[in-house]
Amino acid sequence: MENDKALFNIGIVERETGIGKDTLRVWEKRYGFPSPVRNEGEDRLYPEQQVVQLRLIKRLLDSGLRPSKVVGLELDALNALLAETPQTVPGYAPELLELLQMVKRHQVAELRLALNKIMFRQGLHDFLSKTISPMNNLIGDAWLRGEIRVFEEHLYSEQLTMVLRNAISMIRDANGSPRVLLTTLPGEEHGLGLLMADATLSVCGASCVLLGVQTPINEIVWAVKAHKSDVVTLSFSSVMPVAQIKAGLEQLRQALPDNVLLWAGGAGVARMRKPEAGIQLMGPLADLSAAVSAWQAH
Amino acid sequence: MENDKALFNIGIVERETGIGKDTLRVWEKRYGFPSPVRNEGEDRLYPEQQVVQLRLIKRLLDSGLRPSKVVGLELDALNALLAETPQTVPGYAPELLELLQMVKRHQVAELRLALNKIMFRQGLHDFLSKTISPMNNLIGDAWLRGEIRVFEEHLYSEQLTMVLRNAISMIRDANGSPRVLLTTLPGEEHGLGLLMADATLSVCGASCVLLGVQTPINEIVWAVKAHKSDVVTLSFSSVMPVAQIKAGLEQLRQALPDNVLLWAGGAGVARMRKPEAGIQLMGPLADLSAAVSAWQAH
DNA sequence: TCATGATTATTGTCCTAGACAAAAATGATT
DNA sequence: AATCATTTTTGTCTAGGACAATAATCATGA
Repeated sequence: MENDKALFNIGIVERETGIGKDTLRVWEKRYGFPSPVRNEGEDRLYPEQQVVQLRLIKRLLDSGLRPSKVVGLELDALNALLAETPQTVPGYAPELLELLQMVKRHQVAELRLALNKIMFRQGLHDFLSKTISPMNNLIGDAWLRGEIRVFEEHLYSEQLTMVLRNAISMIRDANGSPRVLLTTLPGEEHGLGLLMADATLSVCGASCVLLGVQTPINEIVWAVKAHKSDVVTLSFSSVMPVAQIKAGLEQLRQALPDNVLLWAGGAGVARMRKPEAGIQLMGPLADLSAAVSAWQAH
Repeated sequence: MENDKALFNIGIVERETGIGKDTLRVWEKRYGFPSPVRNEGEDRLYPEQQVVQLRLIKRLLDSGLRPSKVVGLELDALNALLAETPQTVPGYAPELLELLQMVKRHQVAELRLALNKIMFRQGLHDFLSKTISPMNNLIGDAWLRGEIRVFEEHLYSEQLTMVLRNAISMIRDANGSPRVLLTTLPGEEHGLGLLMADATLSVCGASCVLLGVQTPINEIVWAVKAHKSDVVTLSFSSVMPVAQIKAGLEQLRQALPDNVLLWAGGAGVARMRKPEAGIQLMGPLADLSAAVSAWQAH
């Protein structure tokens, strides 16, 4: 009665954690974890608890640890490791914590108002790099630790989307330069990073065309041709496997004309080591501004 | 020399086409297609041509055809089938055809301007039911017939999203009634329907909270509790399997308190036969307005 | 001491071949 | 024409193995 939570089959767990089916099975054989129960047909059924652990493990792997060190560990050990992960900055500004409080209290209208106020106070550029970027980390951490629920994260994303879309629609410039096409590759369904990039680029004077998420590679090529884009900007969230990012970038680079630049940003590319040829990896959002300046100065 | 285009491994083909690895392998065994070449390590390598065919096949399957009828077919046959797929009424208003032309010519700014103009001329309510609804059908048909490309559909969606988000942000009313929560179930990643519903409801005086897409069922329940929502509105696009819709609705209905209404709309529910108990199926957008009026009159 | 190259270990992804349950199509019956 | 039972179709899961790319370790020379 106490532990009859939800059970998930392997397909759902793959979607939920971003860890492939094959990998889940081979971990089970090699490390003895995860250890799903089985139904009548011998299909694996993963308890919710283990899915939580898998999410934490994914996060740790993304931050550079090796599977052999973390795959077997219990929740406590995982959290301990996570705490000493360099990425997690403990010193969140009080203002950000206030925003988090609003999310936790489901104060939708207040949250949007607060975001808008900060945006107008700091200016769009600083708003994105000094408030929203760390705020996204804070929200991500809070979710990882189970402090906020999925729907609360959705709520935050929606309000931020509203704020950014409004701002973007005011500063759109069809005649700016460079002409930038923004989208994500198939498999990457998070669009917030794109909005942040769009806002950053637009405020620098670029002319942005947003294509939404999950555009197949050959479609991107067509769109570039249609819009005579100078640059393609892709966003990758932390849930995208590095290998997929690499493969996608390489493929797109080959398919695009040489004179079209390729900029890749987001938490997903932050953990890529060496940059591919012909592809510029953007770490913080400031890199985007710098890249635009460089372009505008020819 | 002519046909040594790109070769894709199975993982990439899965991403590009949305067809799972297992499915690709079992199709090969059952229907003899696709027929990838192999590298030294016996890994499958799919020629670009076959990936194109697979994309067409995916379209046809989504529109209701069965794999045994289409998986083996050549390009010509696929295109022929695509041409005779159920076409909705050809009698589109000239104005809509003009909008389609803008999409085809990639006139992004003009398209948004045109949409905004029509919205202000017709009013939000008529704009959605008399222009956007049929326009979405027109776009969907054009895509199915290969008259427009994926990126052009994305482009249209983005402009419409911008227009609707702007409108919604102006008419949000935190104190309206009923209090409505809008989202989609896991598996449904199309958010345009939600925006249309949000706009329709908001203009009728409802107080809407948009949760984004793919909210797990138990999260919806939590969100309802947090917001003291009177109604949950779900949107289902045509790509969602009816069975999945039914199962999801039933599950959510059971999980929600009895006094919370459940409204379901979108192209996906249009082909559902009988309505489930405790769930109101919304056909055209006008149904939503009517439902709000009914609610407001107690 | 640090960098560079070679060697071993780790790890994700792909393979074959088969099984099964859910969904769809078909046939039978009211 | 609608409902129910049966058969076919179809996607997804299983096991167990193989391999190549990446990372870690060790050895070498500057």
